[in-house]
Amino acid sequence: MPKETFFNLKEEKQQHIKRAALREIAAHGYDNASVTRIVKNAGIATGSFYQYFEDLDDLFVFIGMEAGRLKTAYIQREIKDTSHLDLESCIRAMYLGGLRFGLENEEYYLCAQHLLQMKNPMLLNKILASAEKSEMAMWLYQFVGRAIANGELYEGITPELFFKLLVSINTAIIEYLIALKPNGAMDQEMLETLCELGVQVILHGIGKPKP
Amino acid sequence: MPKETFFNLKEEKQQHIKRAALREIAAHGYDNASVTRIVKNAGIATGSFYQYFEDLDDLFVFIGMEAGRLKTAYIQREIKDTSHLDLESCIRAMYLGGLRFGLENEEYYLCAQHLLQMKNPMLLNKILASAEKSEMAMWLYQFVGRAIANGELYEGITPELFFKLLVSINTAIIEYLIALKPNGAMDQEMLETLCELGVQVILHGIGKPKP
Amino acid sequence: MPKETFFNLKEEKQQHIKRAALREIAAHGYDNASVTRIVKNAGIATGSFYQYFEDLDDLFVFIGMEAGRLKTAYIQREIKDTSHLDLESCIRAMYLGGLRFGLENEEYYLCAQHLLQMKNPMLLNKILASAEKSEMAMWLYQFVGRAIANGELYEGITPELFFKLLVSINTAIIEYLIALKPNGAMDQEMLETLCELGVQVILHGIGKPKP
Amino acid sequence: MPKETFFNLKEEKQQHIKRAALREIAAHGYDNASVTRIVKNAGIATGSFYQYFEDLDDLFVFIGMEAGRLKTAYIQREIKDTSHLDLESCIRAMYLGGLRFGLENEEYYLCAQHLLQMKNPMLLNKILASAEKSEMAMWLYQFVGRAIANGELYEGITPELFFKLLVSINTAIIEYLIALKPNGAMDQEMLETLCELGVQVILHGIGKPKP
DNA sequence: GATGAATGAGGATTCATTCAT
DNA sequence: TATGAATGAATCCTCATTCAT
Repeated sequence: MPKETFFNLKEEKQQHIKRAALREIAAHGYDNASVTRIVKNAGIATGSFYQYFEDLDDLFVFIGMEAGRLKTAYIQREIKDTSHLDLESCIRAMYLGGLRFGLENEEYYLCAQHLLQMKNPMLLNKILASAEKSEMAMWLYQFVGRAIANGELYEGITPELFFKLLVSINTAIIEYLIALKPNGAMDQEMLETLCELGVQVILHGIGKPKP
Repeated sequence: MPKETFFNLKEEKQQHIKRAALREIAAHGYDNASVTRIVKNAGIATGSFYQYFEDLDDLFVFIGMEAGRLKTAYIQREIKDTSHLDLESCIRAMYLGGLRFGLENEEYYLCAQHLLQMKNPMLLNKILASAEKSEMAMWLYQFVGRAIANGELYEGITPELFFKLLVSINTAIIEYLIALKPNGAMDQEMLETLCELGVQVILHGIGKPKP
Repeated sequence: MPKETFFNLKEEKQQHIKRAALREIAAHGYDNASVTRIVKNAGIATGSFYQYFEDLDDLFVFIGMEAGRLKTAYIQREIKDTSHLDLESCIRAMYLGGLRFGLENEEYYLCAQHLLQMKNPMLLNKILASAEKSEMAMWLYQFVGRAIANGELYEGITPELFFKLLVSINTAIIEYLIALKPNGAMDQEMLETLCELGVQVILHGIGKPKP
Repeated sequence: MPKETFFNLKEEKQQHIKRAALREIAAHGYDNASVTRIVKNAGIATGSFYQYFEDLDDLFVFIGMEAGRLKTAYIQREIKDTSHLDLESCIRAMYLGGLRFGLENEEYYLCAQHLLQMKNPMLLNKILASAEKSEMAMWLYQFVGRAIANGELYEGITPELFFKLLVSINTAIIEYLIALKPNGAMDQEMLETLCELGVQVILHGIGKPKP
């Protein structure tokens, strides 16, 4: 986690640095992000970087946390309490939130993607250990666990597999969209259509058809 | 593509170099593969590498091609001519082939995965431009195109989206499996079960239920 | 020498800073002492350091002076006026004082050692130029000069060589002791035994045996 | 130890690099030696340094070995087999050899001194582990052990203490000499006189006077 | 007086690529 | 054809010092 010195900076400067880091990771991935480029783009001295952050990994953890926090917030904007909702509504909420997050925060989204593909297990654990990230995971595991207990999913679908499928289908759809309209805004209608598509894919594939 | 000099080498030496490259890419990804390590593991001189290949990218394209060729071969072992088969059988064949390929050639499989996650668009295009790769894509686009024309898929499912979904679901399931049994062999029964799972997920999600 | 601002500080704070500097030099030597670590351990701001001291060298000179002053005090506790004592008694007093100083002030002692081994001649001169240090040297040169004049030493032994031999033998014995009992306290008896050893080595080696 | 690549270089170039390293360590000590300065003075590229040596420590070990080998050679030029010689002759041989080495190889000598004062225990062990160094130590321990067994030394003098005293007295005398004649050559007569001085100091201090 | 953010040159080390042999 | 030494820009990170608050 960043040092005190970072949080003592003016909000504006913090954002500046965060954006530079974000762009760097989005563009080059965690393994290839360069301190030199970050400081150059942020317009700060190399030494300053290391007065704000312990090292590159420290920055990564921070960005990861922010990404997790943001995405969770987007999802919880759609739905807070899962206890009274059926599986389909929960999934739809996750998709809608996830899509919105991905479309409105392309750079954060890309960072999250890099995270999901990270091969360095030491760093991965560092980043995933951040609280907010786990919070979302916990939220998800909760309602999926209930669905499994209720027999709403096929045999063989575990929470882990569900999570992996969800993430990958989500990724596929978002990347498809971004490729489709690289700069274009997406209207509410299209967003919802695609959300339904995601729900459709994930749900009708793994949910037992009601008799 | 490798220079003539490479193909003039004894088959055995070619294989040796190819395997070293493969292991390197599998372990470190395209972005972090190191010529130094490759030549060391292949037991050749640094200079020789540049007499066989234009540069690192050249090797990557070559490896990508090989991966594509191999995977296609695995799939075509299951099914050659798609023209007389229904959608489900085609997809099942692809899954079975893909899974077999992934399980029997972990290193090639990992290279293919790195490819699918590559962020460097220049390099990505170089690799994907290789002919064999496209061959498989062509094969796939063919039968999906027919399925769409026949109205067997939901509206909105394009061949591109289908391909993306297929790949990502496939990836999710294979990674889930590998995590589950890191070193363990997979028996035929389990393989088929998981193949059915893949078909189930992809098909019953996107295929219109027949009335 | 420290600026006025340093001496205006409360005695307690001065001591705090001095101790932090001492520990740092003892642990890392003059060449590798770090302002950053010193201010951190002293609990003061970086900027404050430069309000107290001109620069790092300034602190070094100050510490060197303190070490010299302290060691001289220890020696003079054993003996003040050399004019009426024979050579052996003078040397014994120096040894006893030196050993006591080394054992009771390990950190100061280590600083002094670093000084004796310093390779940077510019800094060395700065530190040695400090008055107190010279005071002890003067005290020593006085009685050695007399011993030489009295023909109590072998031909060829100059005050400079005497000083060098004394310091190095002293160092050798103290380091031997510290290695022997890293944390253990040394009792009075052992101290005196070792003092005699030092006197023995230096004296019976260089003092002409009386006829 | 240096890589093969280093030993494959022309003898002349090896010497060039060795001398640059030597000068660097002599001037700045092990802790502050700089790869950048070394390669600049040696006239080689930074990358080349790392093709010759694993890292800086690797170079240090190498230099340490060379210094040990050289010094041992100088000493053994005076005397090879200690078994038939008395203590005084052994010590005189060591002094004469040590002095010659120190005077004829000032830079190697300074490196050896830095070694004796090194504070970093990890690196120290690395360097001392080199065979030649231990060879000399073994040689020395052998005849000192015999002298102790024969009761030729005062009670309380252990081989370790003897070694420390020898080294420090030697150092004191050599440094005194070098300071005296910074660039001047030393004639055979003076050399022998000073050798006698060293023997005198070490021997008549710690050797029991014959009754 | 006190603070601590800002600086940037300098530290060691890596690595793809070239080129003389 | 094969070699492997040479290169130097790029990597991350440290640190004494300054200066605005």
